[in-house]
Amino acid sequence: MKLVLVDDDKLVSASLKTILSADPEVEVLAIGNSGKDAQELYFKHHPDILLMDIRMDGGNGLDAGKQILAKDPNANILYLSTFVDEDYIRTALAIGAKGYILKQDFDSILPSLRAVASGQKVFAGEIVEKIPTMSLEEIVPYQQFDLTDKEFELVQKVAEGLSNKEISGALYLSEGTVRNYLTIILEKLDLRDRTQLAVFYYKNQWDKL
Amino acid sequence: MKLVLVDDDKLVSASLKTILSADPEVEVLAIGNSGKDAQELYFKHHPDILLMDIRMDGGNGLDAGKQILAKDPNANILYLSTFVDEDYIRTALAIGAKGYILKQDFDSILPSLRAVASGQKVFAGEIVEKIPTMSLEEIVPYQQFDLTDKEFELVQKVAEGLSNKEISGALYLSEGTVRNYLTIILEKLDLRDRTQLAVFYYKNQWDKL
DNA sequence: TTCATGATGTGACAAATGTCATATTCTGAG
DNA sequence: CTCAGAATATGACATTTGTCACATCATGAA
Repeated sequence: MKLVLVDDDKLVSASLKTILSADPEVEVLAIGNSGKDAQELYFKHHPDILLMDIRMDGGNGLDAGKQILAKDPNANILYLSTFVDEDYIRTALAIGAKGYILKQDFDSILPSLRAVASGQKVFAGEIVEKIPTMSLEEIVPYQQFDLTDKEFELVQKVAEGLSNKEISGALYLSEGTVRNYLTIILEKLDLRDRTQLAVFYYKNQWDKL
Repeated sequence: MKLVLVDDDKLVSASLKTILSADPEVEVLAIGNSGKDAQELYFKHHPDILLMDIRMDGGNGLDAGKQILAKDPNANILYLSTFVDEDYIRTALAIGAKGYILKQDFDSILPSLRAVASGQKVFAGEIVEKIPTMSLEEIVPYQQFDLTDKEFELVQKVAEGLSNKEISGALYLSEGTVRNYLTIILEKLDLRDRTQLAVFYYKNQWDKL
């Protein structure tokens, strides 16, 4: 299990490395101390998991994670935080991170890494209990790209393979409007054409909720 | 686990029902005796798994399976045969069936069904041993649509979101040739445009090998 | 009311796409 | 060698797509 660790407290990141490296399965490829580091190291080493602090001096972990996931939707990013902060958790989920665990939960870090490595999402028990107000299901990943609901509807139609004319019929819009929407959407997602949009849709598993 | 059973030997299908129904998890929705039955019953009941014989009088099981999978790529079809016939196995795999087991392996039928229900593919041990000449990896599901290797390469490029010009660069073909290929491919798969092709690609999980 | 804003629409345009008829080239079977 | 059939290419063409500038309209805040 190849890891990259990022924490702006060098003591923490170093300790983590020491502790985690004790396990023969674990290999720490690199250590960083800022969001910027996270991006560089991620794309340099392509670790199985990027274990990262959220609150950091040099650019926060959430923005960095968002950018990494924009380029590589399959990146496994596991956040390690000191606090149970609802906004943080919400955002972490929204950008598609694989989990949010607490530094205090010392013993659970390694098992959590394993879980993520095997494709699970993992959240500290405290979180699930403490925040029943959050409906995890409702957190829609597309909000991360500032798509409106209507825009997302359009995306879905494109991802079904409909033409602009067909979409205009399905959504009761003029064909011209559909095109305008498309232009906006492609702009927001930094894509070139409807085919890339469909590809993006399935690669990011937007078809699964 | 909801099943539809199809075997042209009514004794076999009836016995199977009796035996499988003994397990409380199993529910046999219907029994058929021909390939035609298989299609009708599949789309009438939408079972979790269609357990079907290959060699049957009223239209063979492979053709029926192919047609079902053309309409519903996610159909779980498990073939139950008396013989270890390489051609059968090859075809079964090629059309995207979930497995090929032997009637003799009596005790393994139920476990195999469970495996398929949980998303696995399953093949009788005899098969994997007896036929080392077959490289399972090489059996490509797209052969079912008579796509050539080159055509499939093109499909992959489209499914990555490349334009015709980009594809022509990647595959060392002229842009015109790429278009011609595209026309053929769309014709073969009965699709309209490249976006539908990309959608088809991911829906049929061609991205997973 | 006035104004800003967002949702929707139109027209014009260039580029990309898909179709078709028709070459050209290469290669393998006979 | 010769021929048939792939594979590859070209040009013409109609359509669709994506972009842009600019309307129109409703609605809610000031």
